[in-house]
Amino acid sequence: MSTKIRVRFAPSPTGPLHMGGVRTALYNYLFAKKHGGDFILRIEDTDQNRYVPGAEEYIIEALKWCGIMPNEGVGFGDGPHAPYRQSERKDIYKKYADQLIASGHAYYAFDSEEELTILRTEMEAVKSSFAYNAITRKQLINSLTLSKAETDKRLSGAEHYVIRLKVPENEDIHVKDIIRGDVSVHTSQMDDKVLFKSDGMPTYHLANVVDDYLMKITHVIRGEEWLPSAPLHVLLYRSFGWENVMPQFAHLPLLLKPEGNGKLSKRDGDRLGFPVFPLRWVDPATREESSGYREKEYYPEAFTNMLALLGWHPSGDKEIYSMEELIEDFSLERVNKSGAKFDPEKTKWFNQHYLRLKPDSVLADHLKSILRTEFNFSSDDHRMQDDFLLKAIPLLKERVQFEHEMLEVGRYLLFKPTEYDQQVISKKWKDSHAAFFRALLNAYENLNDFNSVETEKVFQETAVSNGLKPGEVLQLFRVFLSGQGGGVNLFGMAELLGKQEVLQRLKSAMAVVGVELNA
RNA sequence: GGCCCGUUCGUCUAGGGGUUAGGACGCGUCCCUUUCACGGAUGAAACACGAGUUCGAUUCUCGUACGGGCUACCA
Repeated sequence: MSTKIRVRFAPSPTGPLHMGGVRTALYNYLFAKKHGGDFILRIEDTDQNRYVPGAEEYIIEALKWCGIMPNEGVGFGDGPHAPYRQSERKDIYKKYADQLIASGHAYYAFDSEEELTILRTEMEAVKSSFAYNAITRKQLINSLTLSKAETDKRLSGAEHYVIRLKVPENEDIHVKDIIRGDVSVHTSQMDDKVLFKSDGMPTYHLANVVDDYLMKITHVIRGEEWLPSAPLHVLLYRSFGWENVMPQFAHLPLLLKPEGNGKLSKRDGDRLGFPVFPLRWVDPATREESSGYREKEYYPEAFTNMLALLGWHPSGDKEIYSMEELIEDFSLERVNKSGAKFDPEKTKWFNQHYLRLKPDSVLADHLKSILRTEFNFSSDDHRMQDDFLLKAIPLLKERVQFEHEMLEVGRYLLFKPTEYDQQVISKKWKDSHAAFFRALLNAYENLNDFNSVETEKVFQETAVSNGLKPGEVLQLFRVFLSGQGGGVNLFGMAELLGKQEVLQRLKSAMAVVGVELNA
């Protein structure tokens, strides 16, 4: 009998989700969809001190932007296992912690944080380290060393306590990881982790295991930073007697920063010139702003395509993947073991690729709204008409990686040049060319079908009849029309600008260069 | 420090006991083009090191080095 695949993405709302988190969500989503399973969003907000307002909304919006849609969860209509916010499940965890106490797998500990900190610093001073474990717990203040009466007294009083897992002595704990194979850790290396905090909230370890069990999670797919605590989680499943329904684990390689070493951190992005966040984020406390892929005009499909390939790769050479194709081809077995350095350049290339795939009409609509909001063009401006934009876009879209670059690259299509590239003019201009441009002006004035084919034909004929090779005057013509020596297809530009505009620009340029129009 | 994980071109990676070690981004050159871009062609560029197993290791094993992660009443 096969049980339904159920996976979860379980971020903690301590700030914006960064791209590593998005990738984890993506892999969970792909895996679930591939197997016809469920993908759940659970908010792990058991640490109330680290709660950041807006972070949860950010996570939800980011997933939506990426097209990573949970079946159940906070912000996505909940579901049969609601609530999906751990702070709202508070009562559940105490019960399970008590169950562990009753079965002897956990115990109460009364040591204060201060006392433990002192122990830690003392041990560090002698280049050692302190762990609350099978050895040290015998000397500390807990229900193992205290009498039953004393323990009860402390529990019923106002004294703060935590519940710790009683890690067994001298045993190897094995974690079967889909990506890494068998990973084992000896219990002497583990410590008696706190499961239940003195503020009445569970720690991640308890909450995560209890919720995964309750929500019938079959596969835990998360970042490699969790690998060291995986044995603890295995121990927890065993202590609860849930080993037979324990999820399978897959620990994903980390995303590394492009330069130097270390994992990609929230601080790297804008420092190195690329966003680390899917969406822009303004820190509510400091007002510090971090850029986002969405606002930088990356397409979500480019972003997710790039992310999917950072740590996973199909057996072939295919690199352009739609979400549907990713779902089709994805498998955890083909996720790499080693960390992947993020490459901002390749991300731009993906964007360029997807931009070319956009229908011109879609790009035209986007441009239109930018022209309206940023350039204050009115709706009846001829440059706002489809007629104009649908001709301009094919000239521009092959030359840019982002939509806004079309306006930078093609500025001269919108506005008359105010100055002319002097380098080109002084290099190419000869007084003898004046006659040619006068003739060209005249020929264009008499041309009725002012399209790219005709304008080019006329241009060439005029050049030849003036004893010139077209190439001698072509770049000058370009500078006269656009002000610059390079740019979009010249006669395509002429057609786009239209007869009147071309004649006007030509006249203005000739006046600047000093050609007598009527000579 | 301890524990755990990893290591193929600069980067993402394919491959896998015998290969001219393949692709993509980026970079160089050439072609196309009046220019730029696109496109096409092409070039430079990698199996961390040392042992072992083997007729043969980049591939398997072990060590070393290097990199990373974890080491909280954070997740």
